[in-house]
Amino acid sequence: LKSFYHQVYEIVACIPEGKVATYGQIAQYIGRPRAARIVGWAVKNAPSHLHLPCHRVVNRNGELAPEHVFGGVQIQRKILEAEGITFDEKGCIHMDKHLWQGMHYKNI
DNA sequence: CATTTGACTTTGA
DNA sequence: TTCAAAGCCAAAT
Repeated sequence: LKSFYHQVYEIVACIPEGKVATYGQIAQYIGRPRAARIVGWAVKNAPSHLHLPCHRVVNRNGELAPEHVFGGVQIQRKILEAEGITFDEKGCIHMDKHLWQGMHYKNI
């Protein structure tokens, strides 16, 4: 059985362009619905050579990562907007439109 | 082995 | 509606 870490990587790698996933959602897919924090931790420590789309992982409110990540929220936001993701007036992602709901990766 | 650390989530006031 | 506090748990130290 692969480590929790590795499973997070597998799933993040499956998030399609123009969609986002939440930490809790990923944790659920792995089978640890209360492990949202660990998902954040895993993504934070993701080896760069995996080239994961970690900018597509946000919290459940559709808020972006803290300032110190991605060189600031403005940077992350530009990346996401370039993929077709839209934001509301508060700077949160329109989760109802962009939340990734098609999870069909197979057996990690 | 015990403790700390979070890019989180839920709950209750 | 907003906010603080309390759970959460795999890795790292």
